[in-house]
Amino acid sequence: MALARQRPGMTAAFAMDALCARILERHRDSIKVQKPHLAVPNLTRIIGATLTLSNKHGFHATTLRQLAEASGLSMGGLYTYFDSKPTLLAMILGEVAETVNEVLTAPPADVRQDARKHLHWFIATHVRMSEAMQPWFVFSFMEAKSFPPAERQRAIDMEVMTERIIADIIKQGVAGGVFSVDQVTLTASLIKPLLQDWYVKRAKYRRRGTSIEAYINAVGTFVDAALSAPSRSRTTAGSRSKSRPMAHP
Amino acid sequence: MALARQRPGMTAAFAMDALCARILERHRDSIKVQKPHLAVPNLTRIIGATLTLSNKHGFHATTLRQLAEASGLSMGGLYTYFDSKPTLLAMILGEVAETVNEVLTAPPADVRQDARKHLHWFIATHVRMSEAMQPWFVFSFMEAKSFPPAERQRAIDMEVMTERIIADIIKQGVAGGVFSVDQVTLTASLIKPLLQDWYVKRAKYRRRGTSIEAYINAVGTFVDAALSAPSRSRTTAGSRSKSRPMAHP
DNA sequence: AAAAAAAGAACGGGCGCTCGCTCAGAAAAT
DNA sequence: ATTTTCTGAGCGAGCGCCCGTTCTTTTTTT
Repeated sequence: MALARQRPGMTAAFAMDALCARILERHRDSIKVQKPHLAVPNLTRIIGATLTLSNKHGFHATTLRQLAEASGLSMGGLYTYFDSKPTLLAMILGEVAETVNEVLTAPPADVRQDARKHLHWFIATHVRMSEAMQPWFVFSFMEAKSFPPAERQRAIDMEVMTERIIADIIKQGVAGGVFSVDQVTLTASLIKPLLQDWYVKRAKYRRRGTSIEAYINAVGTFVDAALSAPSRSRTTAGSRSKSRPMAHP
Repeated sequence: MALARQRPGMTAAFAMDALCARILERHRDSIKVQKPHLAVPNLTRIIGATLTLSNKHGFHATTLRQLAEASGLSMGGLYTYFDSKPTLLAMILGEVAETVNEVLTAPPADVRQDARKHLHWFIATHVRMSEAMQPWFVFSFMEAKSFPPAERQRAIDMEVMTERIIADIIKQGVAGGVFSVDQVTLTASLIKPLLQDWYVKRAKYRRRGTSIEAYINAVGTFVDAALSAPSRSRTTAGSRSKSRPMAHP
């Protein structure tokens, strides 16, 4: 709520109601309730309960009875909002995929020219979006393996897309002489988990009092240093990799 | 199999049989089968099937009937090896925790003195261990949220432990003037996900043909660069973080 | 009054788990 | 050496429960 006031444009767009209104739109045919003034609040409570319960016990382990209780609807009532449990899953995943796609592929004009600025924008935007939509991101990440094939493929495509964006920015920076990287794709795939850690291990960072600004800053510094480095200092790689077998003591 | 020949000391210790023999030892009281020559192969098939099925559909979604079929035992036979489904979970988690603990806290003597070498050893060892025990690591990571409280706490402790080891190495390097880092704990927590990515997204790296040596090398280079950097070049942090709200186009 | 929305009992099926049982092979008795 | 007894390992139908889903009925809205 406090955050909503600080960053109205961003947080309003990622608010539960807004996201659920979009879901309602996209699933107008399978949702039986027509009036938005009834459907939006109910759908919001249903999705909210789904995210909360699933992120605690897993989607599969979350039962429709728990969902009914937590959302304040009956079993039958639930089924006026989706026609099966997998559909409920698809609603959530689809909304995340669409939102991520819209946000990350639209960098502001002034940022596009400068690779370093673009990368920092990407880092900050990803972390902030995942903060505002944390339960959605955790849900998508953790439930990915149990998706039906179509959703599964979409999840993979999303991962590939974000990585390609990062790789393209790095390439641009290398071309412009700002960055010095020899394995662009591999480097890009190492940056991704730094962004994901913020929402996957959100509880840890909260416990430690790490602010989102501090995190964005740390990732930015870390990545900057790694990309700009001379990177010619480690020729001992081969010998290191052979140096020692691991064994139980 | 090919790998087993290349690194016998390491891979033998992480082989299914060896790990399951240790489980048998640790759960001698709750496992009803006494003869190891019967128990070890059976337990190995049970655990193997559990890892395979759970990593595909989730532990909760894996039924004992599937497990019986996949392991070649009957429903009743299964229950001579564990007294409940949660116990089966605990067996696997306990073994991972114990092994990780033993391996990572025992760096070779020649590595302890040199922070950079120690860090590289840690990276290589972690990645290689998670490669040899990939299904175990994936299981522990993905099922963590549905652990019973005791196991849950152990998982958190494990995460904290690895991070503290990394942080200690960094501190040592900073003290020795090898590294230059101002937020040691936060930096350490950024290195952890780089190690985890290898097993969490193993399929992606396999698809791309990224070798384990290439990955270890890339992480080593990346981390080295980030830790050794002058790190005083980014004073625009504050302005960047305020620069732009995100919104749907 | 008609239509839309919500309720909740009911259903078939699959879940984790149990328990009476079989039977090979070791131990004891002959 | 042969027979008998015993025991631990494994089997699988069956139990009670709760799952996702449906359907008739009631309530609310228009």
